[in-house]
Amino acid sequence: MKKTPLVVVVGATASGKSEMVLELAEKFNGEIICADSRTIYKGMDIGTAKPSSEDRLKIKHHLLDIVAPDEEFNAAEFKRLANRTIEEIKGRGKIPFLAGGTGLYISGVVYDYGFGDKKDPLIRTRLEKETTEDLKKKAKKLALTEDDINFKNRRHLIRAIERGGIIKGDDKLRDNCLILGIDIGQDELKSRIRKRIDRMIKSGLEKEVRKLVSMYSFNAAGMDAICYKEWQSYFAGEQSLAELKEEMYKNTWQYARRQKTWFRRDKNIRWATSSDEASVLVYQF
RNA sequence: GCAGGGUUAGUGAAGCGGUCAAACACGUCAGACUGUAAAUCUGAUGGCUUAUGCCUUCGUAGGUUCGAAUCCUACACCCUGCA
Repeated sequence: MKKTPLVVVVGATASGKSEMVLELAEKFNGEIICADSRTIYKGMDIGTAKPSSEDRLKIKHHLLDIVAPDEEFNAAEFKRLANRTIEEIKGRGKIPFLAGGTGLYISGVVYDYGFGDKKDPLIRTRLEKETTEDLKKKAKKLALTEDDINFKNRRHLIRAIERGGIIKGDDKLRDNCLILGIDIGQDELKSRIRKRIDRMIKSGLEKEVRKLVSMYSFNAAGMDAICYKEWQSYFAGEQSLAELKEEMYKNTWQYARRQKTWFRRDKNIRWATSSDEASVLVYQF
């Protein structure tokens, strides 16, 4: 008797992940776990291109709408919840599909990242008050070198110190796991992003953002999301609608590129250009 | 038509005789990432596969100078004051 596999689907925003997993989950009797750092927020629907309620009726989607935009959430928490959900789905005799664009969230569960379980929040707040120079000295004492960590990235520096060193996973893929990557051409991706932005605006993005701002303000944790944060200067009258759209496009393209470089280095990803190709890979698996 | 301001690399914008292939910002390309990750950060960015090297750039054409993006002349286009 074979163990139930875990099928992972990754890809840049707007590459067609959601449609693809939906198709696969229907075909293979599965449920979907969304690995996305923004669709976890309640009320942030249009701008995050969250799966529609129709789609959610067809196939069960997990880890959507689990926190309010002003609540804290992180990769470690995601890993915990995702692992639990995977077991639940398996318990129901179904295949879990983990899909999303947040590389860290995916890697966290697939490569079993050790997220520094012993972290003491007091240490962190203390570290955050120190100057970068002091942090560097501390890092040197811990024998952290430039190669270990980017000293100019304060955030990474602090984390490395609080952990007492660099924890590198051995990059061993979890058992019985298939990672599918969607690869569409650059031009195709760019035009899909543009179309999606137009669609979002037509669907009432502005209204959604206004509502969220009135409830939480732009400073809320989730509100630094692309397609949300850009509205601030538009609302202030500093930008035209065309400029706003351009800004949204630019930011999502830059994000897509960052996603691509994250996924590019993962040699376990099996790249597919269509869902038929993906289906074949799943069958073989 | 007369007077004044402007024209700089993909874009915006500094520079106003040498140390200028030309600050800076944005974009673009590449990279990093193990508890904020749609975040945060790094590098490259005129060409020459490597350069403390060479070549071609600062509206166009000439000129002055040992030396010009920087000064002079003419021309083109753009904005402004008087007509």
